[in-house]
Amino acid sequence: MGTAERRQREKDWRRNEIVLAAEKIFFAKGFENTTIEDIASVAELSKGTIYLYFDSKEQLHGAVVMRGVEILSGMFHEAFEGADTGLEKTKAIGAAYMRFFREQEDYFDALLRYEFHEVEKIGKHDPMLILIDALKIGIEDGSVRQDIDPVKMAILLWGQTTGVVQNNHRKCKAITDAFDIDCDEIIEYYMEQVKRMLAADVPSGGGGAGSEDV
Amino acid sequence: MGTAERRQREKDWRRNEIVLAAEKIFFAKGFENTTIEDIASVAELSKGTIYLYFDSKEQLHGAVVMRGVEILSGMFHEAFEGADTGLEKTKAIGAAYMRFFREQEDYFDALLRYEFHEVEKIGKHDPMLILIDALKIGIEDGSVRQDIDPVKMAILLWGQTTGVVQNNHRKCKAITDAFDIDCDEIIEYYMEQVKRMLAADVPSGGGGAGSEDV
Amino acid sequence: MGTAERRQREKDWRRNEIVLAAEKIFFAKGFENTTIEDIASVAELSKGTIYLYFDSKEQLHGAVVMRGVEILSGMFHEAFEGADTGLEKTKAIGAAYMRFFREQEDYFDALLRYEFHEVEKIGKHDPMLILIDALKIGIEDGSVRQDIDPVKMAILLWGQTTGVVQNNHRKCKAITDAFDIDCDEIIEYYMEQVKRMLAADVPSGGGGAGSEDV
Amino acid sequence: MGTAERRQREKDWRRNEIVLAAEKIFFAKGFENTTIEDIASVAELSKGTIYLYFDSKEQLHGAVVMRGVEILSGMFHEAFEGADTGLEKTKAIGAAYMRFFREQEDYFDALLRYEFHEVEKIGKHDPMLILIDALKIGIEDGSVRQDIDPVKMAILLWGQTTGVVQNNHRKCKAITDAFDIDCDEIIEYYMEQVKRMLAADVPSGGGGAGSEDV
DNA sequence: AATGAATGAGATTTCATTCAT
DNA sequence: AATGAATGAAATCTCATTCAT
Repeated sequence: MGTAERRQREKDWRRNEIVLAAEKIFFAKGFENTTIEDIASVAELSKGTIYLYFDSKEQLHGAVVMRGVEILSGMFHEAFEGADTGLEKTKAIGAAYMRFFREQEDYFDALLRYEFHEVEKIGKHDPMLILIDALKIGIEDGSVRQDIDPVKMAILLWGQTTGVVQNNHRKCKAITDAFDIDCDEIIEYYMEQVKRMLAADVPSGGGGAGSEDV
Repeated sequence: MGTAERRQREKDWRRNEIVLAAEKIFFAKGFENTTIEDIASVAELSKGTIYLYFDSKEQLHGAVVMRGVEILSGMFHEAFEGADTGLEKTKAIGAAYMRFFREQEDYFDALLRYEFHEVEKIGKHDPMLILIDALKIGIEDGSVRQDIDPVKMAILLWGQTTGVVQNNHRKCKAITDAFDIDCDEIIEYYMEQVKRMLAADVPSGGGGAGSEDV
Repeated sequence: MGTAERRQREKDWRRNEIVLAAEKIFFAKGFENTTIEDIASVAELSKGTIYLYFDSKEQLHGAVVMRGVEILSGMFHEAFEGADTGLEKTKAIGAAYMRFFREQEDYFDALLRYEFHEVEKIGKHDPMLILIDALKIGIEDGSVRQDIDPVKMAILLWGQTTGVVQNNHRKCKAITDAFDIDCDEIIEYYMEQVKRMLAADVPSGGGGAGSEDV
Repeated sequence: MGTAERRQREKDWRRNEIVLAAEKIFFAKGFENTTIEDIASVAELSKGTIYLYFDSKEQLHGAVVMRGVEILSGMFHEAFEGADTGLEKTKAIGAAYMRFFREQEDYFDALLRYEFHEVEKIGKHDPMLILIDALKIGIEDGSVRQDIDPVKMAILLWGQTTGVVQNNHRKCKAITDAFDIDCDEIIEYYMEQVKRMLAADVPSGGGGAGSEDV
């Protein structure tokens, strides 16, 4: 029985090795330009073995994405735990996302590529879930506006933040050229707007940009 | 001369035929599953001829997207013209986008696919431009909050709205299953939030869903 | 010692199990379409284990063929023993072959497949040997023509009979369709010709079909 | 229209080139050891192009066999035309087969390999047909025994001759080793037997080996 | 311009066979 | 001995793209 377990561990390990190899090349050359042969060679395995662990290149990509999701999820949980009020938690999660987007650009791109596919079920790591928690806490502790619907808002937040980041990512240069605006400013501006949207105590007509922590 | 013109007209017409054929199949089977052969056969041309008019499958897709962009752009202008205040214009544009997403789902998908690629330059039909105009007008006529930066906000609006819609699109079923929320409610909720974000006169703690026109 | 013997017995038994499994599937799906995996699974063993007992798929096939050869050989010996004169023995062997072909079609096919390969040495069960014996006896007892060379004739008989049967097998339907002849008639006709070729006393121009025992 | 014809001619020509290349390698290395890549490289085409003309390696093999069949068929017709009586024609066809087997060993092997498959329909080049003609003529002109059934006999002759030749081919060395008989003697002996079986005037007990033309 | 054959590159599949445990 | 993962070699398939006519 120990044997079976060891076998399984080895299998898991090898599977992981393959994902690491795939990741390396996907990130270096892009999904389209990567061949299974490339991956096999980096993993020091035969092409056949790759197909022993994965059904298709697409599935391999999915595994890489999963790693990104785990990293992101970890960052979200850390952010969640490290902040006090619900609003702080929410903002921290947003900030974590921005950091992920900046520091893990490859994973972010992989994730975006994946985001095309239809989704069957909300996975238990879905970022929307942690956002819901944060918002609920915020409503309870009074840091977040009382009138928001935490579930709907979480769904919105995830969608719109991804949209802003993606848009920013793809058009950064074009935006800078056309409007002479630094891309980071956009993100900063976005964070402010989100805060205004969520915070319990923001006076309706008030406050310019950057007046507070972002 | 007349000959040359006729030639050109014929060429344009044929090019358009090809785009229409491509569109038909892209929409029916998706970009990946469409072959140039498919398109050629629907266009009643040979594979080679397609390449006389387009450099690549990707470019053909781009032409289809362009048609979608034109439709969208038309809807945006109509929305813009048909509303009075800047805020109304902005909201009308948002509503038009939602309508486009619902009524032209195929174009919307094509557009999303396209949006994936990096962008070199802000095209003169870029939706962000019309949003900037609407916001500027809104600031001037007082319907929109004075403290917003119209350019940054337009950029944000475009990005986040696309994100919300895309997220909604991909996960609609999953969201309904997990949270028992109708997908349209999310869109409605989003529109409210946007209004709150932009309107000059929304009382800070007030207003439930659907209290006004969306 | 007893242990070693038991071991050997177990080994033989398992080897046989494998052959039986292989046979089952070869017969059901044909050699080419059978995988070692198939065989292993029917034998309730792992792929690797098969290779402990056999060097190759081809060798496994050989073992199946060997079973067929043993059956055929048994039938031949029975036929040989059960007939009186050399001519009768020869004819009985022929009849046994026809019966084998009809009743053991799978083995027959396997055998044919095997017969394709070059042969190094005349095995001690080679059907030609028993035919030589029968012919020699026939020459001695006067039932077979005196002028035939028993060895050459035995070689011919084996070759041509196999050829006739194989041809009949492969083209039976086609022949029936093209010439409206029942395949069994061909075999019958063949037996007559052989008899004429071998029998000591057949008048040169005489005898139609079916005039005697076949 | 001339264009279409030329196209077709070119296609045929290329198809033929591929068959020639395949033939070259099949004959040199055997079917199993030949890769499509090999063939493509000899034909100076890409692997993909091979599949444009042939569905599978097996089909390519069939095309090579077809060439062999045509050669054989040609030899048969020549033999048929070159002999006077029906018996001579039949014998000449047999002799042609032997020559084919000796001089076109590669084709002969290819043909044998092919002979495994079931046959749907008697093709118009099937050797049995010409044998039927020869026998019929022989019966009419009195050179062949009156009591034979030309169709059945032709079927037999084809089957048994192929069997003899194949057996001789595969076991030649083994036979020589075991019985000290030259393989050609077997063939010669076979021809005599066939002659005796068919000829109208052979005295029942007469004639040793090699007494006449074979 | 139009055609459609050819290319070439890579994904996928399939297995017999080998090998480490 | 037994296992089953790994290998490696090919077959097959699929297409976007190119090219000769």
